Amino acid sequence: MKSPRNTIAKTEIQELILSSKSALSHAEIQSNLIGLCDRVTIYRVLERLLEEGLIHKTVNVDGVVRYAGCHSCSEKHNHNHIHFSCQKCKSVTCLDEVEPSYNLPKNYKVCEMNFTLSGFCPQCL
Amino acid sequence: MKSPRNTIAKTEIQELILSSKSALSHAEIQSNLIGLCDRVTIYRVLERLLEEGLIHKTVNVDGVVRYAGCHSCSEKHNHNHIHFSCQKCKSVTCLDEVEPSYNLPKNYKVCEMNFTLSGFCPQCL
DNA sequence: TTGTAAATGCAACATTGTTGCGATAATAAT
DNA sequence: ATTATTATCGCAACAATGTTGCATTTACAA
Repeated sequence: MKSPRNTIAKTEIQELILSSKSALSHAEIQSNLIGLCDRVTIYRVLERLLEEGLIHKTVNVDGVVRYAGCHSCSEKHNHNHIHFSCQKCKSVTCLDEVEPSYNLPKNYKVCEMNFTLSGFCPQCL
Repeated sequence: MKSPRNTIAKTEIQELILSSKSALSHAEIQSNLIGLCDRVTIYRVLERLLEEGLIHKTVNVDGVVRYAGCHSCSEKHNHNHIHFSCQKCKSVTCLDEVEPSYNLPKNYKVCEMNFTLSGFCPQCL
């Protein structure tokens, strides 16, 4: 059994993501924490934070992976909410309260969902 | 005004995508059409096919971009359907008939959507 | 204080996607 | 059929993103 450790890199990255209003990409995290640690370490920390359920991951329409804090899932840990990607300000935000509904055909087992809408956010409309 | 041309590369790639039951990534297209054309050409052909509305694009949870033919959008050209990504057989399929519903907060303008569920497909369940 | 293994830095590599430019070839015009 | 136009292609070079191996560092438990 491996026990996770609290390191400076992990703490900083975690705080950055949790305090951010929008989801952050690896590149954005890196440029926000210059000198903190290696590029590779960021990838590894993100992996750990995901495993520990402290953050979640979302993929944009353009293929950019971003990470956001887990706010609305203190008890039940699910991320069945929509993400909105603004084409103008480029921000990706969690619409925590919006859960989509759909009727899947039989015999599909869903483990994970990734739902991103893109367009213009209220600030840019 | 530029007029598109029908080339061997375009025709082959188009046929491959349209005849495929699952969405294909750039890498998959490349390995299916070895010797047909350059890597870069595939990217450019895909770009053109997208512009012409002959195919559509979907991004998987892991960030892999795939392309699928436009089947159910002969008149109205929309792609508001769900994609299913199987974690076992790795196939990504269009669930053309499944359109999700959701209640977006005011002042959001949606231009595009990307909705991918991942889990196990009927064949792998 | 010490032992351990989790975490890091670094180098090297793999994959994916983009750009510029000269050469090729599809199509329209002659 | 021949020619002119220019869309498309191949190639090289580059950029961005992500992964792996390994020696070193360091958090934390004993």
